[in-house]
Amino acid sequence: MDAAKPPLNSRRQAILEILVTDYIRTAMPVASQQIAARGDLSVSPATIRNDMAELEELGFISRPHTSAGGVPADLAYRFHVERSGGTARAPREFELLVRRSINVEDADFDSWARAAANVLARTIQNGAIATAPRVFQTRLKQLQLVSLGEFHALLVLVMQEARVRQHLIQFPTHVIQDQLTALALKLNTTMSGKTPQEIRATWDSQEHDALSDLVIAEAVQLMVQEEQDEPQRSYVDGLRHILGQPEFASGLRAREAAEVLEDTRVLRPVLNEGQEPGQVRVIIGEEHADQQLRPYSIVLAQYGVPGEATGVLCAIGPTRMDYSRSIATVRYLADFLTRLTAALEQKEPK
Amino acid sequence: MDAAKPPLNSRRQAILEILVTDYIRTAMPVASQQIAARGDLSVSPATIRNDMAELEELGFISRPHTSAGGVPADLAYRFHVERSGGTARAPREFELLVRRSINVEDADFDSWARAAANVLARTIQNGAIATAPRVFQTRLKQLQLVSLGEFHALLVLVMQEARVRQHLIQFPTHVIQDQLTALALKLNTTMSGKTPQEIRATWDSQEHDALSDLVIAEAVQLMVQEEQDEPQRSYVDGLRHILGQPEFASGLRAREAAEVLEDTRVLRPVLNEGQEPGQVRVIIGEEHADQQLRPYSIVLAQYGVPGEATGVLCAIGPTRMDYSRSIATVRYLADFLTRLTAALEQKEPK
DNA sequence: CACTAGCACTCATTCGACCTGACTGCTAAA
DNA sequence: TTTAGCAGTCAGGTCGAATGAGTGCTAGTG
Repeated sequence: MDAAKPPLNSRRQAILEILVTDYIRTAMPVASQQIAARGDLSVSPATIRNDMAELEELGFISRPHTSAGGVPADLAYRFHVERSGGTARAPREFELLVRRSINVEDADFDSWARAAANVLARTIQNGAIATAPRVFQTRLKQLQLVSLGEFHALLVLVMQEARVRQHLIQFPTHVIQDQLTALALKLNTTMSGKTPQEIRATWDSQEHDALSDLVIAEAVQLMVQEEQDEPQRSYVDGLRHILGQPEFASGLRAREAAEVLEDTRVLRPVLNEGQEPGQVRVIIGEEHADQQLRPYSIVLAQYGVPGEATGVLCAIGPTRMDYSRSIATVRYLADFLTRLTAALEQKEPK
Repeated sequence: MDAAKPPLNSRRQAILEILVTDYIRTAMPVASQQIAARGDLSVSPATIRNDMAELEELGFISRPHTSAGGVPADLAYRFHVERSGGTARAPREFELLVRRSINVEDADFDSWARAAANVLARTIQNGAIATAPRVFQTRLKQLQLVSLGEFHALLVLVMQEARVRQHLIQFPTHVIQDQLTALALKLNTTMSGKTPQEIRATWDSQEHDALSDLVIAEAVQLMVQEEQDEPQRSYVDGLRHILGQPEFASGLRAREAAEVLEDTRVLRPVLNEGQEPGQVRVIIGEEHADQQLRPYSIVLAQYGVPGEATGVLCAIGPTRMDYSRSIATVRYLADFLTRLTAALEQKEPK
């Protein structure tokens, strides 16, 4: 991957960098004159042409046709990202926007993720995906039983990290709230702080009755489901920005883009791929394993507490995207969400 | 609106109907010969041409250019909807799909709405929006306080219709779970079944203490928020299908479509407009008040219990959409959701 | 040897001319 | 009222020329 540095003298590097940033800005092939006109390098266009020929040889740039300017190849974007992608910081105003949009007090991963996707998409003017963090091992904090009519109750589970889940339970017999309240109280004292496995074990070693059997079974199932949560809840936003990019002028492309973002199956494998916590990963165009993702680049970061509960934050756009900005934004937002998640990780003190 | 019947003899009606359905299928202007070739009417193309000239005169059809076939105008779609739009029924297999996709036991409006949008979009191959039902007056069923560290607790509110909301509370002093459990128990006995207004009133007429003040204030605020819920949670799906339609071959259009579906502000007014419960409403192209919606048609229905909790189900696509199918699907799904909602409307028996 | 000036060449793009074919509008006859 | 037939219209496709942006190459310079 990052083997021997390709033989690029510093001027060629500068040319490549200018070419990439210019192309990111204009979406048009960059001509040698344009580069020369910037004045950063005091050489003539002819010299730049020679260097560009070399860059083409090395696979950094390509040309739409023989007499056109240079267009960055994926390799050029990779170069750009390695060289200057990680340097930028999210602007102050973005930090304020985040603070205003995501509230700790909601204590709800889903609304955080939804808000995060929205803020991210608006900021980078591209697509954004945020998944609610998956938990690897959850513990019951408290359960609650609310009577709904004679034969139904709502089971509300509060798990570690303030995860709240609910489920409807049907009873074969008439059950009143007082019974349910008593049962909940009893179960809370014995089961609080336990994993689903521990709950089952504890339960097996006690005498049962039909009612609590039902509740325990349901609770355990909900908790297990929470741990697996295979069809992970993800929030997508910003498709409109992607479609506004000139590379999607054709309708066919637009449809494909919508498919990639709307059909969770396409992105799931990428999002689920393990990765360094705290690191921002960038996958550029052809580097994608999935054919369907090749026209896009992705900037993603894990957030949350590794090994306990982690979600993913992801920016997606055409390969011609503003990597510096995206990386800075994703990094800040992932950090922010990590802090929120950690705040909920607090254990019972006693 | 539906004033005097325009002077359409039955053959012209038949021609118009054929023209509309053909156009819906093919997205191509319909020629007089095509209509004649179907054999349903035993007249020559020339006769049909004469009738089509008349239909054009009356504003039912238009032509892309002088020597092109007929394209339905909005008026033609309106005619089509009035004449045969309401007759179809959702196919059996769709009903099964719905039953498989939406589970009563989840007891969660949000996941129902999400699933409903998904199923609807897949079935009609167009866009779909479902809003979680808004409640007009909610009552507390039960609240729960879960300690999170020394100075924080999670307030979990269960309201009527099994609505569950949570919020993080910060205490100025150290508070332990036992205190919280006792407090919740006390508040549940006095406040259960009450509206936020009633809770506030009851509370004002009792002696306070700092801890329960905090909790009550938070609870009341959450409930009021639930009733207002201005930024209503809506779930959107199926943009990919809309973009697959030939009318969105141009990239510009695609971007606009994404904007309409992603930016909730555009559709909100339409969705919030009051409407007959149980009725399916169809808004076609230029009938939209909002300029931005004019290229689209919308099929929408309210679901839920009128005056208590209602949400909206909505199909959206280009004016050239399959109205019969959409109407049947929306109607069935709205009915289904209404039944689910009603199931949760059950009051405490005692 | 590195760089530059200048020129010839390439090729996407635009435009207009032209042709074709689909479909209509009209007219006259049944 | 319906039909047959014919002339007319117009979108769309193809072709070729003109345009101009931008290159590759070569010869010349410091």
